[in-house]
Amino acid sequence: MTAPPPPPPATEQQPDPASTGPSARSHGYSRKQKSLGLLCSNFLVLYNRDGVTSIGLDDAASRLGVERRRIYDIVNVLESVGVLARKAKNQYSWKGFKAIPNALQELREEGLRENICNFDGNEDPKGYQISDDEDDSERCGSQQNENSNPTLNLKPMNPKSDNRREKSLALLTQNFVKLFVCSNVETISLDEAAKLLLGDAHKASVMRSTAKVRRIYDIANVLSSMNLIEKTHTSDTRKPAFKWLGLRGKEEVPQETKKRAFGTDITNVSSKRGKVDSSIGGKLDGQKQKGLVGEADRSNLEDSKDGSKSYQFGPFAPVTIARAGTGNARKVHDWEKLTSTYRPQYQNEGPVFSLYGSMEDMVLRSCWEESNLTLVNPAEKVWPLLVGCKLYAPCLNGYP
DNA sequence: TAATCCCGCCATTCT
DNA sequence: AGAATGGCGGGATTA
Repeated sequence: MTAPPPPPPATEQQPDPASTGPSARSHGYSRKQKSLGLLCSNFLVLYNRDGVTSIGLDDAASRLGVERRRIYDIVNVLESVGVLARKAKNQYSWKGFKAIPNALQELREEGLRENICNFDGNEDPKGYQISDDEDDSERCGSQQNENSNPTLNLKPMNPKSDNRREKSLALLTQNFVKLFVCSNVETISLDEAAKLLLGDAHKASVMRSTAKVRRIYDIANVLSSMNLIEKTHTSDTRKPAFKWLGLRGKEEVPQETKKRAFGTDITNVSSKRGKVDSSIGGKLDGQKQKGLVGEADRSNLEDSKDGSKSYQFGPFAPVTIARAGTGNARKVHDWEKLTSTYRPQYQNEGPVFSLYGSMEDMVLRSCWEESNLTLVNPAEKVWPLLVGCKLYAPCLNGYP
C-alpha cells in the first residue's frame, strides 16, 4: 500500500486564546473528541496528499487510532462521493477530491433518470409537510417502484438484492446527496432527510425513526467534514437541517465561525467512554466556515465535469495546492482567506491544545520526531498530530 | 428535554 | 471456518 508521507504540522500562529468554557477535560470523556466528522477530517489529512494511491483499512485504522468499524463508516461515504474506490478487500484506491464533481454529476444524472423525487426545492422546508404516518411516496412524482423505498424513487434496489444494501450507509449517502443535486433545495431538514431517505411511511415507531436519524448524522458528519454540506437550521422552525454547499462551498470566503462546527470534533482520544481521558486533548472546534451560498444552482456540476483541480475541499486541502500561487488570482486570494479563517478557534472549550510554543507543542513535536507516522502504537501518538494538521493544513508548508 | 451520535454487538457476506 | 463488512440501536454526552 502506499504509505502517505506524514502530514505537516503547524508552524505558526497563536490560537485564539478566547476559548474557554466547560471542558470535557474536567470529567474525562468527551465524545466531541471522537466524532466521526473529525475522524474523517483526520483521515483526509492523512491521505489527501500527493503520492497516495491506495489505502489499507488496517493502516488507516491504526494510524488514526480507531477501530476498523469506524473506518468502514468513513470509507463508505467517501466512496459514495467518489473520493475512494474499493479495490480489494481491505484496500481502497484514493481518487481524491477531484473525483467528486464527476461523482456528483453521475449521481445527479442517475437521480434524474430514476425520476427521483421532485420534492422540488421549495425553499421553505415546510413547503411540504410530512406527517408521520403518511405515505411519502406521493411527493415523489408518479411512478414508484413498488418494492422498496416508500419515500423516494431513490436508488433502484437490485431486484432481490439484499435488504442490506438497501439500507447501507453508502446507498443512503448517495441518496442523501441526490436529494440536493437533483433538486433545487438548498436546505433539507433532518426530519425530511430521514423521511425521504428511510421513510417507513407507516408505523414509524419512535425507536425506528431515531435509528435512522442516527445514520443521517453519520453521513452528515463526514459530508460536513468535506464541506459538501453544512449543518444549519431551518429558517423558520429552527429545526436541524443541512445546507448543501457542494462544489461551491470551496469557493466561498468563509464567514466568522461560531460554535463547534458540525462534525468537526476531535477524535481519536484513546480513552474510552466513561474512562478518564489522560491525553493531550484540549478542545478544538468551530473552525469551519459558514459559507454563504446563494440560491441553489446545480449547474455548477456541469462546470466541473472534468474534475479539474479547480476545486478544493474542506479546510484541509493539500498544502501544496493551498499554497500554490499558480491558479487564478481570485482563487489564490480565497485560499489566503481560508487559511486564516481555518485557524483553530477554540471557542467554548477549555484548555487549549496549542501547537505553538506550549507543552502540547513539545509533545506534538516529540511525537512527530519519534513516530513520523510509522508507529508501533499509533493510537497513542498520532491523533494530536493529525488534529493539528487538519486544522492548520491550509497554511502550512512543511515541518518543522 | 431534545438533539447528537459513540460504541461495539453480532448478523451477513466474503475469502 | 474464519475474516471482513457493516446494520443497528442502547445509552452517554451535549446543547
